[in-house]
Amino acid sequence: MEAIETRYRTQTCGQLRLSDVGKTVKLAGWVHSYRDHGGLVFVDLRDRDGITQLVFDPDTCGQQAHEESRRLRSEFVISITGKVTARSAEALNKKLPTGEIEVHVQSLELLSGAATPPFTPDQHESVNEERRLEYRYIDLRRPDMSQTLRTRYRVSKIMRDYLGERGFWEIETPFLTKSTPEGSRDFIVPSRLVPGSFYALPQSPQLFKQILMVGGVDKYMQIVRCFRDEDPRADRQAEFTQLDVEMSFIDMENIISIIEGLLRTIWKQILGVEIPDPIPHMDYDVAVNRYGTDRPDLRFGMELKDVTDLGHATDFGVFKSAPMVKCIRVPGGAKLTRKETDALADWSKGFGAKGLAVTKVTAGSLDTGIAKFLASIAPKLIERMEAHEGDLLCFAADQPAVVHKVLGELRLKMARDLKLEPSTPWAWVWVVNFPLLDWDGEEKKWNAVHHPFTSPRDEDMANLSSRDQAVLSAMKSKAYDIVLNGYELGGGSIRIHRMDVQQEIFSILGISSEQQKLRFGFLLDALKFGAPPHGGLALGLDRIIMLLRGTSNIRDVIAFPKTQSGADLMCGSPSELDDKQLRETHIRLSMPAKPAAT
RNA sequence: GGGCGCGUAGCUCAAUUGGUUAGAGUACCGGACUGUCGAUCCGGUGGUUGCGGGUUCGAGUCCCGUCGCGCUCGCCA
Repeated sequence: MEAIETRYRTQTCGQLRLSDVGKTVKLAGWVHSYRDHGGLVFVDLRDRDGITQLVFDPDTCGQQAHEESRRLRSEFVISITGKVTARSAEALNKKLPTGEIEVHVQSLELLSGAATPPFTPDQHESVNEERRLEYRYIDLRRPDMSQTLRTRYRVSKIMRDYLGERGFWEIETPFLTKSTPEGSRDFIVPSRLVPGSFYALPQSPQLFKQILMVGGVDKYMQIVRCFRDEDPRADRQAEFTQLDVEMSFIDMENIISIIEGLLRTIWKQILGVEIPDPIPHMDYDVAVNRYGTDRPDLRFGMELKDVTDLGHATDFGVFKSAPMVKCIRVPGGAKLTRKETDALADWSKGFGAKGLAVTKVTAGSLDTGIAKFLASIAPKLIERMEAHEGDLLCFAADQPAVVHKVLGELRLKMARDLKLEPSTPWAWVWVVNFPLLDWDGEEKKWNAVHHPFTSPRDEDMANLSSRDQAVLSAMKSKAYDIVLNGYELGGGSIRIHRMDVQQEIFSILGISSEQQKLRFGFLLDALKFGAPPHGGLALGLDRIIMLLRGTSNIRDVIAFPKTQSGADLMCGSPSELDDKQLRETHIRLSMPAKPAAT
């Protein structure tokens, strides 16, 4: 960082080198640490650019400044004038980029004192995240956090530059918008001017960007906040940021190639890493069947293999009666103890499984666990699983959804627990050919797998009038997800641009024509007045930064994140409103009465 | 809403598994020190063991409740 010269500084704390020796400079920043030797005081001065050692020597700074320097404490904010001096050979600090020089202070100005901080930004020991969130302004001074903010800025700049050069316009869409009960729960905002009415914060700008296409914008992008009122996870926050993209007169491969180019540029510029060209595609069905999920982590093998036929041939009741039996081979898993494999079975119940059967592979045979039930099929099983001595075979037998969930999660757990070596640091894949629709057996209705505006494949268009469960289940959409190391970085689709098709989809989803008009009338109207074929995608900016920075905690890549209960521990949100605000927005609370304070 | 884990000095952790006055490092305060760089040396302050209740002769430790934080299932078109 080049400093902009001000009354407080001429350079930054990360800038000075041997070539600057002899210059008189001004530096400003925080007291990172101080070492008081009585007659001589050293201060490490820090700004976001680095750390520079200051020397307070009464001979150069005078008695008064020297006395003042002895009263400096952690995180005081100061500005100094001084002379850049080469350090002697014994005094070099190889840990600092500025370690070949130091600044001999001539004058000191205290800009702000600081109370004793609850923790310091020195990163010597990890601090409770609750404290970090409460005192975020101190946490953000840590070089790690500073570096993350910088990476985040650089990535968003690359996104704007890359897409801007290709004719995309960044256009803002409303935050105060209309609630649509589909999808995730909305955050709602009361209207003061229209009593009893509410806005919703956008789950994504989906409909606005489609309408921009109808509006002839042709190429749109926006780095935009989205809001979903659902419980957070390690990689999920109620409020998050997307790179939202939409283009007209395209098909799937056009948007895929644009986004690949963007990701390639980001990984190259931020990490110096090359991304495969092209990124391989995988059918949704293949992903689910082989990896148990639509966002497979391809850094590890342990593919799910169907052994339903072998399972049915055993005398093992659980296997004989199960609709599906699948197996994964965990290399080296035989070293797990009985206690550990029992724990796996318990763990699997968290995903709806009744249990998890395991057996260890010995030289040409099976031992322990359910080995005795498998004796008759052992050779075929070992052959199909390509199993070797020392492997662990893990079986799930249940409905397909449960089998896939359990074994899909087990793969990842085994990779973590056994610290398996990834086959590549970055495993990219486009997941394509998603089903269009998903039958909800509980509610007896169809749901859109991606969203209701996703176009069916051309070859499925003819079947839209069908209401046959098998026909509708078999329909595929023009949706695509980009997956990296098991994280869904983003997804999108080619949209429906014909009103009749959109109405047909709504009808399959069980939305009456009255409801269609009420909730999506503006979209149907827009499609009526000449909509170009269009499609796009949204990338999760937070997750991209997580992967670039090597963290699995989304809060680490957001300047002011929220806790799992949706609280901002620094500013204290959410908070109650006073009566006046409630009256103005026509809101009466119906909270259960609080127990009287005693 | 459910499951699991955590909560002890400002911070990071300990406390022989229910037993004396809850310790250590660091930070902080005072003192010494002109080449340190996670400075060093000497001395000192600092605790409602998250909160409330219970069991017990005795609770940081066990039980119940509650609050907060984390991971997770459900949820996330």
